[in-house]
Amino acid sequence: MVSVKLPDGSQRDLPSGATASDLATSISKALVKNAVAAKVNGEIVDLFRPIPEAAEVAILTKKDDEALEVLRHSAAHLMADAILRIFPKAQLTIGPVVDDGFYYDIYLPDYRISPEDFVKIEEEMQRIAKEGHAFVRTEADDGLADEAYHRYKQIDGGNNQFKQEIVDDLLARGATLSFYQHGDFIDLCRGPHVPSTSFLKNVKLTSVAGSYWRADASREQLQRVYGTAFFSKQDLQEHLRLLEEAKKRDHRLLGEQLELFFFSEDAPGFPFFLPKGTTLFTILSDYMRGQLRLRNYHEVKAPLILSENLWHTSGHYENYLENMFFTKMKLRDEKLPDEIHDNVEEERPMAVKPMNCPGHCILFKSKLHSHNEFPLRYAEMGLVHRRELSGARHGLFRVQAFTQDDAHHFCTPEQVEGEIGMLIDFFAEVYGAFGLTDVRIELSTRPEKSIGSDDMWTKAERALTSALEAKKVNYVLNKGDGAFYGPKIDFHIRDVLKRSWQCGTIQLDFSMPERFELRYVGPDGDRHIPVMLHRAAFGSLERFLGIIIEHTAGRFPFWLAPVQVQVLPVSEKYNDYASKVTQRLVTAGFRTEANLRGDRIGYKIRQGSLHKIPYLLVVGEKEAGAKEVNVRSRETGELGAFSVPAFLERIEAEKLPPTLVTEERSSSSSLST
RNA sequence: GCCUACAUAGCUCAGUCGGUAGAGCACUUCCUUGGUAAGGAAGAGGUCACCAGUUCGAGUCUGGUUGUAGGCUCCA
Repeated sequence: MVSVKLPDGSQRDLPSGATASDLATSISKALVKNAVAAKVNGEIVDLFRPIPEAAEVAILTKKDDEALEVLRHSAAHLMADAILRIFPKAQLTIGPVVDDGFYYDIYLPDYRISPEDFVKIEEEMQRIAKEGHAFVRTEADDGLADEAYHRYKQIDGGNNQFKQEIVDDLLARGATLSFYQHGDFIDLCRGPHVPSTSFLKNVKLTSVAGSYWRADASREQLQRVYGTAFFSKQDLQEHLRLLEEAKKRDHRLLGEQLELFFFSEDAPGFPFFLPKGTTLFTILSDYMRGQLRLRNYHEVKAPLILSENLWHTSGHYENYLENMFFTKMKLRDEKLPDEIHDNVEEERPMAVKPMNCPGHCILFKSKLHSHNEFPLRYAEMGLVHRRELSGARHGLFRVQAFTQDDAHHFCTPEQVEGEIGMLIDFFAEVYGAFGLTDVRIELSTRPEKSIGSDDMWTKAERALTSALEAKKVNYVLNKGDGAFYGPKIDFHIRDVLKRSWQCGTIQLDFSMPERFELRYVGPDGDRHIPVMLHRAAFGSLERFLGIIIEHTAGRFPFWLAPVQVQVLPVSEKYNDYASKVTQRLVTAGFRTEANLRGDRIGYKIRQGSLHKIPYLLVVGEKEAGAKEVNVRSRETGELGAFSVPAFLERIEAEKLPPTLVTEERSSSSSLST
């Protein structure tokens, strides 16, 4: 007999050798139908594996996220099977599950798989799925001599060096080889899998891209075929719909349509901001400046270009060299004026700043500070330049010049925890103002490439941890992912494309104050080294703008919209009245423009709608006579006639970001759930 | 940086077999003076990304460069 404990706490006895499938049968028919895999003592296994004595068992059904991963892993096997049938020369490498699906890396040097091949592969997959083969697990108990291993070796030609490498690694580690077979296909795999290929009817191949064996550019080039799978057709269709929606929301596309920004071949990775994009940018920085004023920050401005020497002091030269822009001169030859000498080193070589901290250190050093001034918070909308690999650039998300809402806190070691607590609330309010609620906090510790003593790192990591614990926020630990000068807390925001972007960051730094020999006078009258805290909420204003564009699909909330109101005269006869109304709204502080062109009203409304302007005001004979405006809202359509003061009152209520309107927001932080 | 693909009017794209370039939108002008998502007409707009090569002839074929996209890597 095996006695199992179920998730609800109840016990159940089963004959020895019983499987999770037997368990499901003993519970209910519905469970049998929906069972996908089982979780035995926290480990996910196949339904048909025997349950050990006294185990805690949970049956995973189609509703569990973990079951979805099992399904997708099985789908990867199915796809590999189909690809081998169509391309017998293909060699399989690895096929893991990723965030929204799975991929399989295929070695097929003589043919390039393209999306046109997807239909064929999908049809083959459908066929295998319909055949309903069971997934059968075999273990090779006697290693390479095992029969299962030989069957497996033959599956893609018998000469698969990639699989051989994996097998060798596994055997070297003393692991047991396990294989999963469905129909004639067999693959090396830890499992688990769904019971049968009949679960795999809702699959879709999504893309194909290049990759390398073991992610090593000097190794073989592989073809990575991506796909996704769901239990139900509806889920698959919803996922595909979201992908389409995400494409439509692409900030690069919307940036062009809404006339916000663009890129030019002459400045790769450096955005050009059009007037409307600049307005948005200014609103972001004004909003942040308001927040900084409330929290006793002092705004400063440090130079863009500083001596190379300074970057040696800060440690950036050693650790960040590849990402920095350096200045070089061009000089005319003294004797031959047509001859120009390139890349002439200056006597004091200069570098463009990739970070603001050294500048702030120099600002700090401009006078002697007392502990009574602490915590001293220097803020800067700092424009930094960083070289990026050409293939890494991506719209506003990855640029080579960007503006950080940067700040540095100088404080005593005792003040660190309080500062971090303040920042956690601060950042929660900022993200909340933009309706960004999917925020993940990560604590990153000492990386391999780092400066500073062991003692310093231990102290710094402890300070961050205790601040997080004190605030009672959930966080993920990221070992070895800190900045080279100190550990950090990162704030990751998930966008509609389900990509996670690091926005906010809080970095503790005991090292830079030492390198720059920063000092303050303590209560004892002696000089001490301050603690320095680097922090940014948006991170990069450019990237944050990109996130906001995708998050809102370009339908910016009223307080952010570059044009808040557009006044549309029905015909040119009412242009004067439209101009007067516009002027009145502009004077009241609203971003308002009039469309005085000779187009018909329907056309003007279409134009205003396409630009996603929150309010369109139609004015004609009626309105001019009654001193009214006819309001059309982007969200709710036609609202009818308003007197100008009544409309002003309405928009006055929408003028501020949500956090500043509802007081209770700041106390109930969305991060502490 | 690596792999693959792409680059034609301001934008989105067509351009067959190698024979000096086309549409829609946008723009300009004119007509229309209008009531909640496209009124009509005319006009202007091109070093076919750039540099070489093949050819009598290149948007089209070949090579290189740059940029862009997707992915890898990097960064964080």
